[in-house]
Amino acid sequence: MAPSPTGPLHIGTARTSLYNYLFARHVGGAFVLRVEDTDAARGTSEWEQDIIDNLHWLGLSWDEGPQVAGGEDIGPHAPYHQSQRMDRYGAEADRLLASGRAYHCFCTPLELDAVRREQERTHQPPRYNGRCLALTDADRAAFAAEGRRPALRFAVPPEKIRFDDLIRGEVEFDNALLGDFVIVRGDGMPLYHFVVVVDDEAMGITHVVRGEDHLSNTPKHIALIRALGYREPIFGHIPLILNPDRTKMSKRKSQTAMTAYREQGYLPEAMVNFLAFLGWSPGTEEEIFTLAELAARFEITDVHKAGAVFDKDRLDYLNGVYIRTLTDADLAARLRPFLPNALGDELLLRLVPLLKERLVRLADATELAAFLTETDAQVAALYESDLLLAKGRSGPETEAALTAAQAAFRAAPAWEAEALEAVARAAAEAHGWKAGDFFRPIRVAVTGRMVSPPLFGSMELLGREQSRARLEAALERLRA
RNA sequence: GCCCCCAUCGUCUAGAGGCCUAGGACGCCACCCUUUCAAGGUGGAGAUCACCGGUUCGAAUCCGGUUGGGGGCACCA
Repeated sequence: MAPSPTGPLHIGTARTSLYNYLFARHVGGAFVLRVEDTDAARGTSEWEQDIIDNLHWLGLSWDEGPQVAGGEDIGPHAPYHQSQRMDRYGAEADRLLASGRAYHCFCTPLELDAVRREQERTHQPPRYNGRCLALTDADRAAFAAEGRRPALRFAVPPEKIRFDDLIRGEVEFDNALLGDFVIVRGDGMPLYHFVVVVDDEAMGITHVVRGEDHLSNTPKHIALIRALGYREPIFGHIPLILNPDRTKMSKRKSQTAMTAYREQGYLPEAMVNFLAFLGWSPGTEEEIFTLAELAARFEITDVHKAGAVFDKDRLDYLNGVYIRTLTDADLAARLRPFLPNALGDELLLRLVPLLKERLVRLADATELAAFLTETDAQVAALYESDLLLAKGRSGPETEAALTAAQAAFRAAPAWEAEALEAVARAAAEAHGWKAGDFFRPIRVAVTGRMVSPPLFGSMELLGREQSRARLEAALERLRA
C-alpha cells in the first residue's frame, strides 16, 4: 500500500489498504506500507501522521514500512519513504537516459500548454508531441545556455501492452496512443509513475492491488518495467467507492476523511466490516465479520468489477450492531472520550445499559447523557412549560399529575429504577392517566428533553435530591 | 475527443446454463411490543436481471452489438 500524504486518510485509501491487508494475510504474504512523499509541495508529515494513526485505528498492521509517523522505517527494504530514496531514482533515471529509453525535454510549461490547447482545438489527442526527441546536442546546449532545466521524458515504445488483472482478467492497451511522459521534473524531482516502478522492484513487490483509477496507468508502468529490465508484478484493480451520484467518492460530495468518522464514534470494527463489503462478499448470507475472519475468507479474485456507492445508512446500521455486541465495560471505555469528565467512571458504567440500544454512533451518547452533568438550572432552561404538557392536557391538569408523581416518588421504598417505576405506574393509574402521558412531564422535568434514556433508570442515576429538585422546578413553572 | 473499465430491487449484494414465479441485508411502509427515543419481532412494497440480437431444448448467467455510467489521458499521486 502506498498512500500519498497529501491529505487525511481517505475512505478509498483505507478500503484499498484493507483489501491489500486482507489479501496479504489470506495468502500469507507481506503487507508493505510505502509513503509516496515525492510531492513536497503538497505533502506534510501531519497528514502522514493522520494516515498511519487511522490505519492503525482500523486494526491494520503492516510487515514493512513506517511503524509510526516520523519514526524509523522497518523492513528489509527500508527506507519506506520515497523522499529518502532519491539516490536510487537518480541512478535508474540515468540508466534510462544512457540507454536511450528516456530523453531530455526542454519544453516549458507555457509551450506545453500552448501545444495542448492547439491539440484540443483541432481535436487531436492531448499528448506530448515529441519535439525534444529530435534535439541535437547543439540544440540542447543552446537551451541549457538559456538556463532551461530539462525534464526527463520516457520514450514510450509504441506497442500493445496486455496484462492479466487479478480482478478484471485480460486487459489490453495500445501504448502507441500514449505521449512520452515526464519521469523526472526539471528540478530533479522524480515523478509518480517512475518511482512507483523503481520502488516496487527494489522492494520485491509481487502483487499490486490498487484502485481502478490506476488501471489506465498500468500500461505506462509495464512499459517502464520492461525498459528497466524489472520483473513484472501481478496487478489487481479494485472498484472505486462512489458518491451517491456514482462518481468517484470525493470530499466535495461525501465525507471522505476517516478521522471524521472516528470522531463521530464509528467503531473500527464496523468500518472494516462495512468497507470490506463494498466490492466483495463471501458469497453467503453472513454479514458480520471480524478482521481476522475477513482475512480468512477474502479472495481477491472474488472482488467485483463495478463501483460501489458508499451507503451511510448501512454503515450506521452496522455500527449499531457492533455497539450492541460490546460488553458494558468495553462500551463504557469507548464512550469515555465522548462524555464530560464530570460524569464519573462508576456512573458511566451504570449508564451504559441504558444507552446501548439507543446508540448509532458513540457521539450520540453526548446528548443522551447530558442531563446527568448539566445543572438543575441548565436543565430547566432547556424547555418551555408547554413541553411538559402531555398531549391534550392543560397546565393545571399536568400540574396535578406531576404533584401526584412527586408524592409517589417521596413514598417510594427505594430510589431505584424498579421501585420508582412501580410507584409511578400506580400513581398514573390512580390518577386515571395512561402511563405514557403521566411519564411525559416527569421526563421533561428530569432531563429537560422529550427524548431520553429510560426514565426511571435515568432518575436512579440522577439521584433522589436532584430528581426531586427538577420535579419541583417544573411544578413551579406550571404554576407560573 | 481518444483509450480503458463496468452494468441484478433506491443502496450493498447472492447468483458461475435448468435449484430464479431472482435470495439476503440496509433503507422504506404497516402491524406487534413499548415510558420517550431506540432496540426487537412479524409482514409488505420494491428488479420485465440496462436494451437488442444471437448460441442453446433451456440464459440473469455464454457471444455480439447498442445504450448508459464511470475512470484515465499533468514537470499531481
